[in-house]
Amino acid sequence: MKLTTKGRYAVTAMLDLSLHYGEGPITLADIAQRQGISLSYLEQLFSRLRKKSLVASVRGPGGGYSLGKSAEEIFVGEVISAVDENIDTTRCNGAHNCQNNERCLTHDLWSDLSNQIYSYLNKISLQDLMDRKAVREVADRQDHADHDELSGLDISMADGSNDLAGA
Amino acid sequence: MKLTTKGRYAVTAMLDLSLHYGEGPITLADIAQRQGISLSYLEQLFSRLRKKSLVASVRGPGGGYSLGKSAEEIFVGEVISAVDENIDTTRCNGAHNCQNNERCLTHDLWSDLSNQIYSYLNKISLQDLMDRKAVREVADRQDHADHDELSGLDISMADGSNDLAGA
DNA sequence: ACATTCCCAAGCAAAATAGTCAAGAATATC
DNA sequence: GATATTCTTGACTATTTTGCTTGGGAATGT
Ligand code: FES
Ligand code: FES
Repeated sequence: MKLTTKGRYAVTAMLDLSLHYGEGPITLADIAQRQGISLSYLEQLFSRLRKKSLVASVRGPGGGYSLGKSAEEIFVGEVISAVDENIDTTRCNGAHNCQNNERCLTHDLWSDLSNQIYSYLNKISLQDLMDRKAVREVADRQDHADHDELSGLDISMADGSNDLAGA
Repeated sequence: MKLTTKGRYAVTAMLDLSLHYGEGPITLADIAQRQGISLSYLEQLFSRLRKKSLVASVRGPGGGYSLGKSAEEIFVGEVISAVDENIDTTRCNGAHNCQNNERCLTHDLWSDLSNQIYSYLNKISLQDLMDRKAVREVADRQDHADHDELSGLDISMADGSNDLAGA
């Protein structure tokens, strides 16, 4: 499989979008700040999400993104597929030709595994995630961390992504 | 997750070992040839498999590898873990600290997914795989392809891994 | 002795990943 | 209509990971 930050960020951002639904269009800058994701990177991801109609966009001041359909209708698997190409774990990508143009010994195993993962992720909607208590708790923390987010923890990170004071 | 050729090769090689059980120790050169895997690369993988006691080795002429326990007792998940570190799909590797030392919005989702994958792969033993008809078919093909393996297909690959004539 | 096999560590080219940077187009507000 | 805001796009890049190779060695059977 291929589950990288690209896919994780996409789901996280989509969930953030769901959680702030009803507040009008949400800017990528907001999401970037709340979720700690690079703005430019998010732009790339949302470009793909928009192509699959998972989000809708409004340009100009007051603009931003909103969900392309309701949170009940968007499934985690869709989001990952939209940005990450495939969730397939086979080496041949389903073509069963990875050893001298023929099927290798373990093709079916990976194929079955892929189906397993795929069906699992496609049962979980953004709404399902929002309904989880742990998710709401994290979302609350993020919403109330407007300013002094860094106070009280050992600041051992050296990246400049914490430009929160300026917001 | 991290499912790369490393993990796939390891499972493939272990399955090859199972299938040729009873023929005495199997050399890595044999496995490399049958499964189309680089010998040196296999050595690295088997070094790790041996550390986890999944295989046992005999040195010298006539030596080779055999299974460390019976095929019913070795599960796919074990093999992958042995060579691939972790099957975990969380970004934080279980530490739930991937956003400013705190849990991110989607930690539980990836954590649940990891458990799902893990339990699936740990239900499947090498014996289970051997019992599959498709696996036996591929194994038969591989066993009878001693020499002229390349005849009859469009030779569009440019790697030199097909040194079968010399064996 | 010597060929065979496992064992081990280091090094490395190519690919993938996780971004940055720069320019531009639409739109709301003044 | 100037300006600020926000999305939109494409190219470029540093870093990491992957999938090996190379080169030595150590056991062990004949
Ligand atoms: S994974 Fe499909 S043929 Fe090997
Ligand atoms: S994946 Fe564990 S905290 Fe984000």
